Amino acid sequence: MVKTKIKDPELISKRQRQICAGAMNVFKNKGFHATSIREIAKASRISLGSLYDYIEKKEDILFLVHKQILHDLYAVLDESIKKYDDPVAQLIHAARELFYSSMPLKDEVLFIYTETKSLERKYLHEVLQRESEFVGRFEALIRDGLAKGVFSCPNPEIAANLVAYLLAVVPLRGWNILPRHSQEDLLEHLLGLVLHCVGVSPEAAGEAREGWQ
Amino acid sequence: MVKTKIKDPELISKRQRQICAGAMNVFKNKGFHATSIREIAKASRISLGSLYDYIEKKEDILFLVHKQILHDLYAVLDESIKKYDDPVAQLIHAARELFYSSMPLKDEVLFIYTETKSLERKYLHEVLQRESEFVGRFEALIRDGLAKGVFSCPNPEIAANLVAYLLAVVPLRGWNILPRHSQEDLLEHLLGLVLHCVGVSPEAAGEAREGWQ
Amino acid sequence: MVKTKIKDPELISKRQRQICAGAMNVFKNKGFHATSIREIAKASRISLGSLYDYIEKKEDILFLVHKQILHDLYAVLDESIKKYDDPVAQLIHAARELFYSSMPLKDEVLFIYTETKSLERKYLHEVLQRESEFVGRFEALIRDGLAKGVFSCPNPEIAANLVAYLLAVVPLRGWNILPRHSQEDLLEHLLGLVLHCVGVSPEAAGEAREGWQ
Amino acid sequence: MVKTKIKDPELISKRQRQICAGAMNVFKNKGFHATSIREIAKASRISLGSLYDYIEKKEDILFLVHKQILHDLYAVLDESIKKYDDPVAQLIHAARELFYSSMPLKDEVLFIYTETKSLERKYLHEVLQRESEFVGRFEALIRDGLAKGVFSCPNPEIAANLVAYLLAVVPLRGWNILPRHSQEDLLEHLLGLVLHCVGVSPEAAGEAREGWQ
DNA sequence: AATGAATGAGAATTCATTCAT
DNA sequence: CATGAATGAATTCTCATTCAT
Repeated sequence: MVKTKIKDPELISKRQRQICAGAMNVFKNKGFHATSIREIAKASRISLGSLYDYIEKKEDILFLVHKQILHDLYAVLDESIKKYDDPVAQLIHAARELFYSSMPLKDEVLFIYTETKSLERKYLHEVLQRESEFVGRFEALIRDGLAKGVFSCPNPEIAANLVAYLLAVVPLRGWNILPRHSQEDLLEHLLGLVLHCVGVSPEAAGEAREGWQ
Repeated sequence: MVKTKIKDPELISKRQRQICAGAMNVFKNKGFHATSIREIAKASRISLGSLYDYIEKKEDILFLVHKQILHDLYAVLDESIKKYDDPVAQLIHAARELFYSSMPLKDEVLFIYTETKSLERKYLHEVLQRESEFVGRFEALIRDGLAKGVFSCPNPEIAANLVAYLLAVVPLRGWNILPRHSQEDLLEHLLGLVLHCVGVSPEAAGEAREGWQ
Repeated sequence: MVKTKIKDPELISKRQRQICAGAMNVFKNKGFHATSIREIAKASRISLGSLYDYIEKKEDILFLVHKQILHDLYAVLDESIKKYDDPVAQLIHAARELFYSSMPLKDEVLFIYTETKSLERKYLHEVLQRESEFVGRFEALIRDGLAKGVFSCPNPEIAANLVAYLLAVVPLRGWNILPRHSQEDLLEHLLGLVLHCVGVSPEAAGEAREGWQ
Repeated sequence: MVKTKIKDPELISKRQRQICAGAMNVFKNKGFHATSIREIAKASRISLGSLYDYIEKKEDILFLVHKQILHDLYAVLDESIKKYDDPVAQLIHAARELFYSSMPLKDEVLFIYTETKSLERKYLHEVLQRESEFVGRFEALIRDGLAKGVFSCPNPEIAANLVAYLLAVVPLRGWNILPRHSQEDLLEHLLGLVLHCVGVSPEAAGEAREGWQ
């Protein structure tokens, strides 16, 4: 997807990961626009010339970073879903995992939300596609719960979007909540909303929680 | 707050509004960093030199825009709260108004969420203060409902934050929901969550809705 | 010489003195180029618009300042010459007066030396003429001493130039001498050189000094 | 001392000399402030971008030029002192050499005198140090002569300052002397003053002169 | 494949000067 | 006569990108 001057595919992906890691470190502090290519090269421990052997334009780096962050989030989500069979347990568990993952990934998630519009059309499409697939994971989970009769909600797609959105509250609004409230209190509130979203009966929810708490 | 070279205060606020309006128009498409001062001047129909008579640095414009958008959102919120006495009705009505207002203000709200971190310390404090006061409006409303016994929730401040956050879903995630679902369906879902947030009994909610639907 | 938009000649010279005084104050710290017209206007307590009623271009101010400083130096010189009849006493006295005057006028004299080349041709000529007349005062004094047989030097014009130059040592090199040596020691050295310049016999010099010390 | 983006130290000093030479050419006519960076780049035959690879700020160029000029003056001075053993001969010879060197270096020396105050604190200190060391060379020479009994003056440091100052008369006041008098006449006068400064007996001076004239 | 020097377009900002009131 | 708002050309400096080695 990103055009390079190098042939060896292994080298390409190794160096691109290197660039990603370096770039993310500087993006956190200064954002995409305010960071110069020189700084990215230095942070990646790659020379300016070599950097341009592995990308074409500065924007390519933004895309690589985006891809990497979404990849990490997917990993968290898939990992936690596959640990349970029961949709209610899956949902609660996944929500909890994502919530706690979004603490260290706070900057990255915020980055996704804030710098997506800087991507050019070519990449924007693919990134939004991926983000939408992320929501798709939740939608599948919800549909599964509906089929099994443990969820009840009229519109699984809207519900999935809202669940995914709710779980991003820490990166986006954490600054106004977490200084004065515990993570646990916030998570409790969020889980309540998430379960309400998919229409779990309180009893079912209680059971599922007991099972693993 | 923003240092100018002009003495006439009326002229200052007139021109700063003019600059705000122009800047917002170009920021929508390109964001703050990617927009040059020249473009802002052109969009504001002010000469480059005059522009700098009304601000000190480019960042001042970001602050002015922030202030303006928050001002508009406050106006919507206060207006709609004032129309009712019953907290349930107030909440439902305010949520609905904000939801529909955030359609045309979509870009502005997204801007607030995405470009806040570009503000320098001096302004950041004031802007976050204002945003936090916005949440404060909801908190006051919720506490009123609690006092009157129509709401029931353990943590009004978290609830207020989540309510405010939920109502920003259109600017932040609308692109993934609205192409395939109606505004009404989304609003319905949101209202459900909002009411759940503050612990309104379904009957009370039903009554309040009937009263004005 | 400086073109104005105002008719009343008294007002012109009053305002131009005002501008001079203000300008000199800011020039001392920042020099001519680094000082903006706005700063000059503020320092002169004249509005930007009015300022341009009394001058045509920024450079005019430089010329006015030059003229003023030279005027002050002339005053010191003429004043001290006319107090004595004996050329030796005149020379010693004038040198001493100029030396001590150049302490408070240090910045102004340095300014003359450093910013003369910023004057445009039209003014440069007049300014150099005046500076040269300043030297002329000394030349006349020396020629008078030669005629009276108390001085003896082959080239009065060179001598006059050197005398005038020597007396500017404080503004130009004071920073390297005065921190470690007294004014009196420096003056003593200078007077020795000045008298040598014009070929005063030590005895004559001694007599003249005794007369007024 | 001057921060660069380039690693190769040889290239750095080569290019900085190139910049110096170019800058001095344009500074001569217009001075430091009135010369734009673009003009300097053009005169140095370096692209604007590259120029900024070898300096950080415009002021760095001023410092480089200062350093270069002082370096050249040192070379002249040291060279000529080294040629003789006798302090009287050294002094006369050095003065003569500096006098004639300051003809082609006229603009440069004037530049030193007039633009030193434009240097920022960081550089100012170093430059004044160097200028003061220049005077120090003369001071050492004078102290040597005192030790050997051929000079007689109460304050060698003041004398050294005055000697150095006298030898700068061409750049600073040459415009008023040289159009009407020969270099030789002026030099003769100056040498008389210089020797008087350090208290050489006329006979000793005569001898030393005869030796090499 | 890697390096780092070179480039010039474009960014923010300043400022002398003009002009309407 | 006085005021201060308006203008845009010019300034310093940055940065993505290319290219020779």
